Amino acid sequence: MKFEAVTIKDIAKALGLSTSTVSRALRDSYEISPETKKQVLEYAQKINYRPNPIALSLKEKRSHSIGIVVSEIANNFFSQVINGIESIAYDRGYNVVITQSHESYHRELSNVQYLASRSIDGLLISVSAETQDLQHLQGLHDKGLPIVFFDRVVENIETHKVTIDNARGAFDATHYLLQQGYQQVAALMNAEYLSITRERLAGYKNAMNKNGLSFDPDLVQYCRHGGLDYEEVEQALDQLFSQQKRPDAIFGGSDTLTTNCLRYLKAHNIRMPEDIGFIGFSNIDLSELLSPSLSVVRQPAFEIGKLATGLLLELIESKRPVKTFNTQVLSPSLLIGESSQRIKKAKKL
Amino acid sequence: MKFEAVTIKDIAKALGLSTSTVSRALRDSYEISPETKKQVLEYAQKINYRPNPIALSLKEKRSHSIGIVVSEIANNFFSQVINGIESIAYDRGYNVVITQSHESYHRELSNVQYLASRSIDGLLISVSAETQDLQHLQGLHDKGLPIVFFDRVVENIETHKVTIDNARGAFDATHYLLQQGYQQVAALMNAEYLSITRERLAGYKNAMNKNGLSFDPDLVQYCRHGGLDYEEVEQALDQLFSQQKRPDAIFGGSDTLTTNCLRYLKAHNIRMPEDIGFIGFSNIDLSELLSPSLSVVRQPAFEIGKLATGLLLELIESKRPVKTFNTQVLSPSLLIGESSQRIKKAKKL
DNA sequence: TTGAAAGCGCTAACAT
DNA sequence: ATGTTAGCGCTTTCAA
Repeated sequence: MKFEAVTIKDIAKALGLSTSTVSRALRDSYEISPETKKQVLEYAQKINYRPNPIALSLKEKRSHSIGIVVSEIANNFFSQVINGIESIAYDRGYNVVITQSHESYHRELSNVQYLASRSIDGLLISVSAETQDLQHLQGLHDKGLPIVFFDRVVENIETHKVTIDNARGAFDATHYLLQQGYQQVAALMNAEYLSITRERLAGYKNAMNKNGLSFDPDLVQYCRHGGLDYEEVEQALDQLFSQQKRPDAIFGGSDTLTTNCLRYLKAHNIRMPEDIGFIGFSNIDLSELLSPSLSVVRQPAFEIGKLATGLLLELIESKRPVKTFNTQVLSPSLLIGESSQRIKKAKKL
Repeated sequence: MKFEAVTIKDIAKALGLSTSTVSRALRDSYEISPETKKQVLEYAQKINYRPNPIALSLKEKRSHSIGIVVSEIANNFFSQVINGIESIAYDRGYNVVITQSHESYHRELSNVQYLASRSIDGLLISVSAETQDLQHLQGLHDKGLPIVFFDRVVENIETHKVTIDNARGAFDATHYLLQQGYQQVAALMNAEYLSITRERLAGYKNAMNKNGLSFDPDLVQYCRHGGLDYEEVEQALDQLFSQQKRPDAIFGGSDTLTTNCLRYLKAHNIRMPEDIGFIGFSNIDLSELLSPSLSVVRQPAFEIGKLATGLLLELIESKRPVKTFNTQVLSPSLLIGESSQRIKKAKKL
């Protein structure tokens, strides 16, 4: 960028003042006389002066911007979270820098380092499906960078966290399918060690138990890469459908998994709800427009973003180091469509 | 951000060298002896030194990052474009800063100013639906900031641009509907003065003419806010459906418009393709999963992002001022689903 | 081959 | 009430 911005120096020179006087005048310091202030302010206005945030960041080691790391912005859940984040951040005078990990640990690492080196004041992150090593976050956290986890949280870093009751969302979905009379409810899940996977799986198991069924590991498939690539989901589902105990219903463990699962069912001409019942986590806004309309576990994504940002700004703006952290748990909702409505088959003669 | 990063100074102190020597050693300057270099490099490695990009930006007035402004990341088209952008940018050593205008001129302005002040090396932008005044972009362009427009381009700023053949996309869609026997094809469009609106409208008109129909302004509705809010689309469609010449088909002029239009049709129980034929611009990846499956004009979004980024980096890295600019025009594809298949009504007896 | 010093834009402690 | 100076981390001219 070659273009020269107007600086304090220009103003100082033009007005025959020192840069510090100008600086103080601009920040309305009590030490500056009203006349000087007026003069400076007017001239600054006239030549459209804007402080250089880079210089400010360098000096103050803060930037009034917060960093976001999500796996995919194309994912409705995350784009809604981001809208929630922006809705708070802008009002409070913060800019927002969005990055995507694409479920890659290395990309996450690189993004986090980039953000940190750019003097973001705080970080909002939902870790990637590949992330197990937390050094990069632990290190920053230890050094005092405010971090709030949302959605996919991690256990070992003590800070504010915002999630939903994942176990309940999964329980409700699975329970509903079982109550409908489906017998073999498979679970299509994200990477095994993610918080959301563990919690959702717990809900799934719990529903099985409550319905008198024992947990069957063969009915669970994990997508280590979050099912971002269709092929991964395809493989998982091929596996599920190729075994003896063919599932008659599926619980989709995330937005991406749900979408790719639908694509699979369509491609293989497996009809919902006749051939298979389905309920999945999803924040797509078209679920009622699908055929059949989709039963989904919906997360209050916008709220999650708002809440997480509120907590982050609290950390950022706190005068003294924050010692007590809390984990906010919001509620998902189960929205029933046609995909989970078991159709009683006519009895064979 | 309180945490202290390792600086060149630390290295210098530890090794009993001057900061300038360290700096030179790190950038492998010919002036530095091999031993010193080795020593510095090893120590830097050991303490995990990372140059502070903020300091670099301040000094060099460039940041190795590029700014993006789109209306909505939740829009599939844009998120795909962004993925295309990232695919090139990262490989070439650039970071990417994503911002959303939410179709608001003021938000766009604020984002552009933020990005510019953050020393982005170049800007990729699809202007908001509200944007008519181009001062903010013209000014930066005049000062030498490399800008590449994509999707919604502007006429009066001379630089590289990447679009698709919007007129053809709209023509193909409209023509197809007319050929199917639909008579009253309405057009649901974005803000009137956007490049994409003008071009798509031209294609629409052209198709009308080619099919022996004259253009009827009553069949066109504009959404000044891009149809981002459902209410805006609702109003537009209420208007279309309330008039005498009730449309029997709709051409949806953008992703957002298409999605919200579908929602409207569902809400009003208007069935495709029986009650109304539909083809719209859309990059949603679920179009085949809808009921009925959707006929869409699909844009090569990822390609657009790649191409635009390539051009931008060309501008950024060019030694001398670039004088000749080109406008790349990619091709949309018409993908036919069920929503546009006119069902011949049984003849009345 | 290395070091000292200036400067990028800004703020703030320390004069005056 | 205003100015001088130093410093944030880094590069780079100039000097040694």
